[in-house]
Amino acid sequence: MRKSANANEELTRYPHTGRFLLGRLRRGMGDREKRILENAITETETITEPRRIVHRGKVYDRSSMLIEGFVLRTLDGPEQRYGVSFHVPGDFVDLHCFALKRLDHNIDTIGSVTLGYVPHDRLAEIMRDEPHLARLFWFSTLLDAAMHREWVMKLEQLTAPRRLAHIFAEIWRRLEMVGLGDAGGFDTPLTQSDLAEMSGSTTIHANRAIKELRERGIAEMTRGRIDIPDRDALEAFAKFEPDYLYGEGTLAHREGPE
Amino acid sequence: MRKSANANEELTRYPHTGRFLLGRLRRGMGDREKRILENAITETETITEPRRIVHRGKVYDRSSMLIEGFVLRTLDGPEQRYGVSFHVPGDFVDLHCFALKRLDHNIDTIGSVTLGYVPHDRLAEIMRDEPHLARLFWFSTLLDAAMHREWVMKLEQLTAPRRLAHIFAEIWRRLEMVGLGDAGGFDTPLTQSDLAEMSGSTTIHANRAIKELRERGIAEMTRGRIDIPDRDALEAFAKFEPDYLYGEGTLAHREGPE
DNA sequence: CGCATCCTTGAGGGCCATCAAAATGCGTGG
DNA sequence: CCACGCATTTTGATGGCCCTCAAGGATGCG
Repeated sequence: MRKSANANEELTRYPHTGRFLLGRLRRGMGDREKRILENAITETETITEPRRIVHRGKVYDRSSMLIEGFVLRTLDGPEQRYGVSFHVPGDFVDLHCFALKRLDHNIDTIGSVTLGYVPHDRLAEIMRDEPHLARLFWFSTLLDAAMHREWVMKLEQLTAPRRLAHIFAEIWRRLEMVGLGDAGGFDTPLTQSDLAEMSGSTTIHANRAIKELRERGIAEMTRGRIDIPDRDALEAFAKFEPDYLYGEGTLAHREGPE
Repeated sequence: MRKSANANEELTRYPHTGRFLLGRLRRGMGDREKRILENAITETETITEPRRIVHRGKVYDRSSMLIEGFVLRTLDGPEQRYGVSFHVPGDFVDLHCFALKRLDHNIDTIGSVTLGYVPHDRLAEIMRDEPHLARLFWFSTLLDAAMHREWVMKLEQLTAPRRLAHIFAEIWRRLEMVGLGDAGGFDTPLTQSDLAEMSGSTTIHANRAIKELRERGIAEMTRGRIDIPDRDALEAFAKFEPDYLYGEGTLAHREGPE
């Protein structure tokens, strides 16, 4: 439980931003940088009902750090909403709206969520005065792109049950990286309908896929919780290989070439 | 033909980097910045055979500007290669390997390609001394993420023929943004097998999908060329809405809020 | 003219969308 | 406490999209 201890310590010192890049490049952040980031949050808000917090095409003067809960990135089709990715606590979910000005997508909350807001003028100061922190911000947005790429491949490669298994495996790992998630699974407010949107399927088919996962003993979904009896079975079924998360894998930053 | 004239002028002055962000934020670049970028390219190379120029997990000390031709971002599955996105001239294809150190994916050439190499120590200087250029670099990697998101949605939303139509529509628009592509379509070395990899399909099914596009009069694919008789028909069929490319659309940078 | 690559077509079967309907669980208000 | 509404989950039947196996045709190059 080394990681959880680490997470607790970070959260005690930096209650709003202690999970940012935790399990990844946070180890390279100095105390001064951590304080600067923590102090950049001027306001927090807790949202208990599902709500769209960022609208495609709108201009905002702040970005949001996800402190607690889950949010989805979505794109609206003519008839329905499509999920393109999701976020867990510690993610700087719309950091890129600082550089992009208008986002191409929406950000929707799921369940109860706590956000920390960072005004863009604060971000501009950090970009100007803190080159290393600026680099970490860039890195954090590149992580999103890497996760998008992996998901593109999985959409091309996997059937619906395996896609869902992949989503479960990724959420679980990402929660663990930031000190959440437990040995047997994780808590989440995701509904089957949400999972259908996230996996590019329909509610009905997602339900059958979940049934298959249950029957295979890979994952059990009950209200507000995913139970996973056998991590290896889940990850093998999903063909999940976590390197792309840039945690402790072959892609992680470390010394030396090759 | 305002754009082409613009492209020609930029290419005369900046033969290697004149297409970078052309049709997007290049208009915000000063001559000094354009020169700095042009001079950052210390070497060019032309590759005529399909080849993997960036390998997942390897460390490089330079990044590549695509000057001529097409490249694919790919991920290797156990049995086959999966395409996750593609690039056209003017794209700084592996700029992010500067910040990510090791890339999560490969970059493979298609047909004949000319690349310009920028050493990472040059990039480091630019990041340090040229904040506006640094911001544009960040923006350029965020564009990739936006294109990934759109493609995730399209994979979830569209059938194979429409996916192919979307790929055609996007390539065409992106070529036009950088002064390539003509009124009736575009030249490309893409094979049906490449398109299958890019669309998450099989060669056989891609072939049938192309047949359908031909029969519908939406696109004609002959060796090395895509002909498109009716742009509106193509884009409607593909549900293509180019805003996500951050060219001249509702998401583009412009003055004023909302 | 032989070979490799690319393109094309047919048949069979599995995955998944859709339409239709019903069961379950939860919170609210009577 | 029960009735009710609502969201969520579940099941069945039908049909379309797309994968796979198999084979053949076209094109270009040495």
